[in-house]
Amino acid sequence: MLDIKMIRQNVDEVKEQLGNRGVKPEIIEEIVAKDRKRRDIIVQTETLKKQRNDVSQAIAQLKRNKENADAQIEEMKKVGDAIKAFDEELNGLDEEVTDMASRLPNMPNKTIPVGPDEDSNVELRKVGTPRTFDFEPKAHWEIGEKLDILDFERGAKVAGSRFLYYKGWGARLERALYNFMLDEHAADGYTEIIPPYVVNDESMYGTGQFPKFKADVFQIENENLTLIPTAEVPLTNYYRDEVIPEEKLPVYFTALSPSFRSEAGSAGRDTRGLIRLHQFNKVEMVKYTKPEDSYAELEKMTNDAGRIMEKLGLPYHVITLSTGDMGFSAAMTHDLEVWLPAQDMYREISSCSNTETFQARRAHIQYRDDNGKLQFVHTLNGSGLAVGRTLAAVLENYQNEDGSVTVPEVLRPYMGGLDVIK
RNA sequence: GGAGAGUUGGCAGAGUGGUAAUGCACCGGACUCGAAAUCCGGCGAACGCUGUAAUGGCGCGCGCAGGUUCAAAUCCUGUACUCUCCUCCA
Repeated sequence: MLDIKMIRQNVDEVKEQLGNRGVKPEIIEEIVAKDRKRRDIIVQTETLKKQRNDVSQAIAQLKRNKENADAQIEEMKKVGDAIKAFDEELNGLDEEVTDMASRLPNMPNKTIPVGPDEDSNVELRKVGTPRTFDFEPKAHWEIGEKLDILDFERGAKVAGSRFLYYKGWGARLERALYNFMLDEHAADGYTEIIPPYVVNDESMYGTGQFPKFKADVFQIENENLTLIPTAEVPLTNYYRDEVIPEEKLPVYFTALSPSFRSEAGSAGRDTRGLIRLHQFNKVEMVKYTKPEDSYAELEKMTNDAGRIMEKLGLPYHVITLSTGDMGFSAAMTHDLEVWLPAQDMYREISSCSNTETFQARRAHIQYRDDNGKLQFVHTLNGSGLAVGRTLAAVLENYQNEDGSVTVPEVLRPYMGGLDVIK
């Protein structure tokens, strides 16, 4: 959520910056106009309320003296009606302004590339060299089905398309990966969390999924509960409506959770394999920081995600998303993309973002600065990593010509010492 | 799922129709060589509107949302959460 005061005072800058994210300037103008009207009404209604308070005191005094107050009471009936009318109009406007403002994306950091879509993203660095194959590398779903460790058909039968069964060494490999990731993050100072996998609407609002992106999630019918699309939601809402003691900052959380996404609007894209599912495991990292530290913490978090791939021996690159490609809540995002040999391209496996105060404002997460003043924290989130996509990358990058898959060195302790899945 | 109790400032805790006591904590001052104790004063929180050269003014505010009333912490309705008992259960 952007600060309405900030919008009011920087109309042109907001128009320009959000214009880079595809927001029409008329929307900003409408918000500002409604806000102007809203404040006019506040002045009027508060003047009347002051009058009501004063006269009510006088009425109380008269009654105590056993004097007649009928005239004043009659007068206040009219004032009360007027207040009610103003308040109703005010509530309507409040709702409109808040609703419109809550649908505005975050202001992008000024250093990130401006552009309409992913073509304007900028590569920061490449890490590792894609292996050269002396045979045609197979797609991970082929490898997985052949080894009988991934079963998409039965997933579709029992749940639907974009669901699957992991089986045998496939299930074990998934478990090895996320245990490895959690152990690494714990060593880097993240506190491990097992969060709720469903959350209420307030939480979805707090991190920015609601109200705009309800179509992207699964909700429990007749309940105020949504299956989490990412552990970012419960991890960031942990401190919702709280003041974090300053000495606790920065806070580092990590959690493994399933992520549930309806994938509305992605029909026909990535229909095979582990890339785009309705349910997938993800290890998430979340940080709460002081404003002055957040960008350094974003770099650290990005490196924490990258190091997982380095230890797994997976080639990847890091890109900075352009204004047009960034997620709703982010001020800056680094994506990490892993090399998938069968697709002959890098695919997103992690996304690390600094939302600055955008989520903190929505979720009311604050701390007290040195002057004792309440300030919004900065919140960051990043995948470390998407487990299913990591498993896909392991299968493809570590496949052998005979269809077997070599187990990356660092995972063998998690796989009972197994070195090849065949 | 059923029954009951509760929710007030950082904490404790009064207040059943007239606009939020009090204590602790906190801040300033006095006393003291200094501190403690004591005394005096202040502050109670966020948020919103407004505004001065500036201290400010006002609204709001008693879990949340409505309602009744000239006036609501107080009465009514709904709802969330916590605790206790019953029921159920891994």
